[in-house]
Amino acid sequence: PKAHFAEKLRLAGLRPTRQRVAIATLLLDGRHRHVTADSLTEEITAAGLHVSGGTVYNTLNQFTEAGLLRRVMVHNDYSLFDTNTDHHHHFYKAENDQLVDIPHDDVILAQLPAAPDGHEIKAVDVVIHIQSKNS
Amino acid sequence: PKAHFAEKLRLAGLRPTRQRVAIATLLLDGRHRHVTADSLTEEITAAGLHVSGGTVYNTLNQFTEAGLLRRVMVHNDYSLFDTNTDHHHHFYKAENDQLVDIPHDDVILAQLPAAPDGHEIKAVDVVIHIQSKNS
DNA sequence: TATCTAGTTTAAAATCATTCTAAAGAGCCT
DNA sequence: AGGCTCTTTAGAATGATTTTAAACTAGATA
Repeated sequence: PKAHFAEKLRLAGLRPTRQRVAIATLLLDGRHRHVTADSLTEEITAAGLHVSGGTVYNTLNQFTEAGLLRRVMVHNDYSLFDTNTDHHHHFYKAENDQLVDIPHDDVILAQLPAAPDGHEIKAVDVVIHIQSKNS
Repeated sequence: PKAHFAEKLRLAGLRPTRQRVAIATLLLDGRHRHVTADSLTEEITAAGLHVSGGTVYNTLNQFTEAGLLRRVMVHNDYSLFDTNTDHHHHFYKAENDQLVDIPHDDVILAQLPAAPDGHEIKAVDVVIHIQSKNS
């Protein structure tokens, strides 16, 4: 329900405003998917709501900072956000700008190099670029 | 010498124009580093030359397409190009937007998941995000 | 419940990397 | 040298994202 998301936002240190709750309801329902500022705006509209463009961007950034979303780096045309914040990786097909999650139990990394002195590893992003065989 | 780079460009299918040879001379000398359209423009200026902004971008893209450079995805504020096209990975410190190569002999990937049906792996990008311990 | 204030949202303007455009210029083959 | 195509150029255009300043609201307080 609505209160659930409000509480989730509070725990994340975000005041549960109407807009943030609306976006949380759409994005943080447990489904794993990838959105852009644009696709999210469409969803909001489709739900009969309205949130200004600037707020969509702000919210996406705030959610990401709060660990509710994860920013995925595959190109620099626009930002992609993953509703799955668990440690996992991606296949990326540039041909049609398509992103696919890599099943988390597909063991990928055997060992990581040590972080440089005075530093610690915050996250590891693996993007496997793929293409159709007949091209 | 100059002829060496001209030949290198020809082999890559690129007509060795004055601008492309100039940029190749600065970038393809074997040193491993990361440049942006901006930093490259500065280098060109520092070398007492001039190449229009559009051409810098075009050249960077063409070199990348030709496999002379590699585009590195760490953020989407602007593009970074790596003069090291060998298979290797990176540490990225967002704090100061710093990119560091991971020594190639640091074994990292033990096994990769199979590419989706009808697809093949073109490249694997591993970016390890790090941060200072005292922050 | 009326009030207050800091945090938010808004629409619109601003930013900024990158791409596009149309015209001028330069490889390179004959 | 001539010519044809590919390139470069400066500047305009694009488009995602951020900023702005003013209007609004969550939530604490009286």
